[in-house]
Amino acid sequence: MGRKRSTKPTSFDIAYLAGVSQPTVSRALRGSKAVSLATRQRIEAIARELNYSVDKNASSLRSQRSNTIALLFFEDPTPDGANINPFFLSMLGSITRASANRGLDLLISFQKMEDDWHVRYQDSHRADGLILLGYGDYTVYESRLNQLVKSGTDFVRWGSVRSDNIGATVGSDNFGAGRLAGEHLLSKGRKRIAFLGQADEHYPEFADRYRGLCAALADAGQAIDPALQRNALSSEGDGSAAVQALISAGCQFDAIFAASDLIAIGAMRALTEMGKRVPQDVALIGFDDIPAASQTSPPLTTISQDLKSGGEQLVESLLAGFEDRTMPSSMIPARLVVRGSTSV
Amino acid sequence: MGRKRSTKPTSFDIAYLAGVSQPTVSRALRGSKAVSLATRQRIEAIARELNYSVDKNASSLRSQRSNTIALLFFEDPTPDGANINPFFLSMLGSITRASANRGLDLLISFQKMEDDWHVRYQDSHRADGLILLGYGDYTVYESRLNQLVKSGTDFVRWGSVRSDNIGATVGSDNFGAGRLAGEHLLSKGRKRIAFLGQADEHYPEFADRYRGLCAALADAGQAIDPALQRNALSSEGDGSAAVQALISAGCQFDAIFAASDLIAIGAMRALTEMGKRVPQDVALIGFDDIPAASQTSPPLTTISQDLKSGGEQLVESLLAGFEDRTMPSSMIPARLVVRGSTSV
DNA sequence: TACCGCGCTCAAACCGGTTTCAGGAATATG
DNA sequence: CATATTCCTGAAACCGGTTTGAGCGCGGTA
Repeated sequence: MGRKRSTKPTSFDIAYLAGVSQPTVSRALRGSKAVSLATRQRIEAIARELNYSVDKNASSLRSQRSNTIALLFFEDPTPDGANINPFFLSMLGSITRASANRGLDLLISFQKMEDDWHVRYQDSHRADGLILLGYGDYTVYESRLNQLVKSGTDFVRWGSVRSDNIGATVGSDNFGAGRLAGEHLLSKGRKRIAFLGQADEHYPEFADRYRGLCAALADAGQAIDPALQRNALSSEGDGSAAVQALISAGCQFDAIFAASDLIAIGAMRALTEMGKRVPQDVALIGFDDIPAASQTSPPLTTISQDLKSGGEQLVESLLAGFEDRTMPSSMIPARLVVRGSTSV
Repeated sequence: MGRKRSTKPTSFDIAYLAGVSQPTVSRALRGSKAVSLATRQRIEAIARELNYSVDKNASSLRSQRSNTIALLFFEDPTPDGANINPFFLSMLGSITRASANRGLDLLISFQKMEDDWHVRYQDSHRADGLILLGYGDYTVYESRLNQLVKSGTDFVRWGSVRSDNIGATVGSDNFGAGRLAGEHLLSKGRKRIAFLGQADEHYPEFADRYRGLCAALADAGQAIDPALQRNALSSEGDGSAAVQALISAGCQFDAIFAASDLIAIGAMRALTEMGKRVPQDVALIGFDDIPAASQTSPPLTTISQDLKSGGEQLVESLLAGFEDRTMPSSMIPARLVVRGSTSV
């Protein structure tokens, strides 16, 4: 019975059949213009006939390009779970498509902080470049990012776009989005707006959103009450805990801007449990527009990030790096999605 | 200025520094027992010093093993979107972890039916094996699956586990799960249970679920009314359309078993719009336990698939293939998650 | 006719590891 | 002490492409 290793045809086989040398086959199949049309077509026909396909390893080894990018997720230390932040997953879909359109393969991997990811992919020539994806605290990785730069590794990350970032960054206009959220709540007549999410610089995206909110308040001549900012990282548990803390501290508030939908959903649950009506007593707005956001009751008003362009920009930026152009950073506008949780 | 190609150290560099031959370095770093402990430790130290990492391409080329698996998604032709079926995404998370635990890299790719995916990965030695993931209709791919078998490609798919499947399959016990759903509804005193989902053999998983439901009804001596089975593929739109069709056809029913949560969510929306109360008038049960399922109101009773073991089994099966053992298929039990949509 | 340039092809070197095979040293066996 | 084993290491071949440098045939120019 056919042993499973039926030797696959090589470019030498094709060369023999076509009566040319092997390098000519290689050139022809890559569409090099150094091969005459007639020769190329003959070679292509034979290759198709034999079901030939180029050996990726040999090709990458010699050319030193793998046409592959590695997507590294940095997670919040989720318990055990098969549960990934749905926002990242949408991003994944968009990146997948963008790289497929560019003929790039995509390696994906979840990282723990301790890993030697900065070595694993580029140094070993698994991938030509890296996309880094994760909420927040890149300062932890700063030394490794610097190492990447030093070793000449192309990488982009998703996050808060700042001029002093190490390497290229693509991200939403979090500040603008925060302002958008603030203005929307103000337009609904809300005055005391709580913010649920880390506001310190370890979570730059959240901090940007908060600063945007503050800017909107300031523009409207409203006071900013620091007591209304409460930490929450990303889970629903964080969201409801923050709301409970606010209420039991006796804070007065008529609106909440949550830094993520998961936080918002947790907050909504806590509000309901504590007898507050949404949106009558407290208007609520989230961030990310995950699928679950339209399923809450009332449906959640939120900010939608343009992940499609996000993914495309990330890949574009890497491609620029591959071609030795400078890798662009870019900031992508976000959009307000109004639903029931802010308007009756 | 440091040109970005600062030549990376090779195993020859290490060999020179350690005063041994290059193959010895290669063996030492792979932990071959043919190298003495002392020599190995010396080599490892130098390698660490130089930040050396083996070139994946060279290694894969010679050894003919990439230690990489490719995960291929076959999507329902979703419109344009960055939106991926959340169920697949959970599966992705689980597969990612399982392969990382086994030291395997993971390539991912979304496929359209027309693509030559059956050639792209294995033939080119990008990956040692394939995981195929997608609802349903593998019959379309039958010829390609046969080609995979013929070419000796290792692959597993997620889906309906049947003895006559081409290649190994891992999947939930859909029949058992359907019966579970049926029994649960019957225990709540429901008699006329509608099924929303394709029940034909082009969607074997859905068909299994339906047959499970029918078995539960039969066991309880209940009649099966074929008019209560309505097609729905996977989107919310399908779900609400199916409910509208049922109602406008004048069908009487007091429960719905939807073949996926997305369908169930659509159904719930339609029911509410048409003035039916869930669960008082119609009990509703879904399938998959996607995150949104706990956010509906009332929260959705559903069947939870054990994706964690699912991912592990898929990877295990591939590994068996790599080692020339026969690749096991396996059927994984599913679990009923009772929430508000079936009990008051 | 002599010389140059251009288009196409080939032989040889190369990418950086892994695998095979052979041999020397050290230890075991008779 | 001679021979068989075992342990460790190195030289050379190898994986299957890509890249370099040279050569040949041919039309154009002087």
